[in-house]
Amino acid sequence: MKLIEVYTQLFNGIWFAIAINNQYVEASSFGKNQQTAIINVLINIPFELPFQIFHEPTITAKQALMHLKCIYDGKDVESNLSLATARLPTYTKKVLKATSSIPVGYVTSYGLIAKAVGGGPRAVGNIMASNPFAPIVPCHRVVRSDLSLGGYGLGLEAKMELLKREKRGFTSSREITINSASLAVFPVEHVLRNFTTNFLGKS
DNA sequence: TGCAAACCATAAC
DNA sequence: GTTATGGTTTGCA
Repeated sequence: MKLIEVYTQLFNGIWFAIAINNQYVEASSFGKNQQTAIINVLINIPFELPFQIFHEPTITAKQALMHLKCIYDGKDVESNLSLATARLPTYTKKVLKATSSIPVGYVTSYGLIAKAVGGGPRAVGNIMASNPFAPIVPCHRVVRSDLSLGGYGLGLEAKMELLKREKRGFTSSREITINSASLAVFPVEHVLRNFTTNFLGKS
């Protein structure tokens, strides 16, 4: 059995980590320090699989890590990384796929995803909470139905930071299509406005 | 606003 | 099989 390779890299004060298994990304994460980035990746790789942590990323690993950084920066990059989703439950795959199709600059809610793919809001929330592929699968673009932030595994501050960088100036909501179902998405600005009125300018 | 109840796939026993 | 667990939502006072 092949070893899962774990790599880390520091970009602009943020540590990024990725676990690679035979070209497939098993898990990815980021954090303020190297240790938490590594831990967040390790908790998402299957318990029975052996892994090794490398100090110097290979060329391909470095490219993958750079890709993470681009996403973190809010750039609209298309992912050429293959995610190891094979062993995940069918429903989980459906939810992650739906989440992946939320465009940069928009957000949607747990409940609306549930309506689009079936199931309930809390089930969707649970899957977001255990998303192994942050920020590749943009679970930070999923918020509460009232457009308040909701939660985030890597900290609400990080969720906020990501969303701020994804502002595109969109003003109206739109619909995207997921397997013949439609999903409404809203400009990320709505969340940010909501956030400031809730926490700063309440009067 | 705030609280209670319904919601639903997973993981853990 | 059963239970516990939420990054939720909705209705009602």
